[in-house]
Amino acid sequence: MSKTYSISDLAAEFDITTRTIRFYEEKKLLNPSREGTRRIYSPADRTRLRLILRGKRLGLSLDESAEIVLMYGSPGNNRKQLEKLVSRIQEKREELKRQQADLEFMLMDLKGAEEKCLVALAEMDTRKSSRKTT
Amino acid sequence: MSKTYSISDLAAEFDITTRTIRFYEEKKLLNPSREGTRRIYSPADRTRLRLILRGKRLGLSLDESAEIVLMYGSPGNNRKQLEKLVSRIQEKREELKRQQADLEFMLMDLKGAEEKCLVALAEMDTRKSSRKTT
DNA sequence: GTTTATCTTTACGTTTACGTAAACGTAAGT
DNA sequence: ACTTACGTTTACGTAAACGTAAAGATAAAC
Repeated sequence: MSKTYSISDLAAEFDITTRTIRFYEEKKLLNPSREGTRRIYSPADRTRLRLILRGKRLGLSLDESAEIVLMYGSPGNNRKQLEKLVSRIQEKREELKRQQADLEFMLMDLKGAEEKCLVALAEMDTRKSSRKTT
Repeated sequence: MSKTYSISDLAAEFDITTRTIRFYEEKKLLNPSREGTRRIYSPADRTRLRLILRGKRLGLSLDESAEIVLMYGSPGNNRKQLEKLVSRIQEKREELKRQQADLEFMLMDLKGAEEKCLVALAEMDTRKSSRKTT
């Protein structure tokens, strides 16, 4: 008896619309079971959705996210396919590492910008408090 | 006499089309000088473009990139504005740090997936070479 | 038994970030 | 003078990722 979720459960949990979830299904990113016509989401479906949204936050397209989520799955048994999968995974990892470097640079730049502002603010305070003594 | 660049110089350097560069100008992300009707890009313009593209690689929208690039600039002198800028910078930094965490998780997951594949491949080799002895 | 809440499908609309083509200007090479 | 290369503006087209109604089914609550 594992837990299940309605579409609005997941929409609420992840702060997205049901339209978005249905759209992901239309794009084959999700494939929930049905109870009659209604969508029933398993914990596995929920995890998939979480991973997709994580990909989105990183700026991946839905197709890219889909590909990566598929990579997490069972590797299959065909040797050729396995080798191909490994190299695709490695490519993705390289790409993400480059992104990681970009991110660190941007964080450094922003930190620098913040400090510049703080210095400017501190200077304003200094002048203000030393107005009589200067 | 600092160096200047034509639009196709920059397009070639950053592997984008001239259309893209003009589009960024239309969206006020760039503002090159003109020689007659032709666009002349300074090293500063080039740097801006580089930063915009870095933002793009991180999944930021052009507007977000534009905002961040503006943050790198001169802080201005109005106290209220300075304080507001600092808090905007801090917000962006927090967001990017969350993104950094997402990135690390995804990298871990992909590493795990890769190892799973490699194990599966190693097992295939093992069985193959022990076929006679088993 | 009908309101209320939640779900469904279908389908057209919207924003972002460009692509693509037309029609034209300018400057250099032959 | 003519082609070639590079630039310009204007404008319609497009793919991705949903938003936003419309119109209806179903099931629980009163």
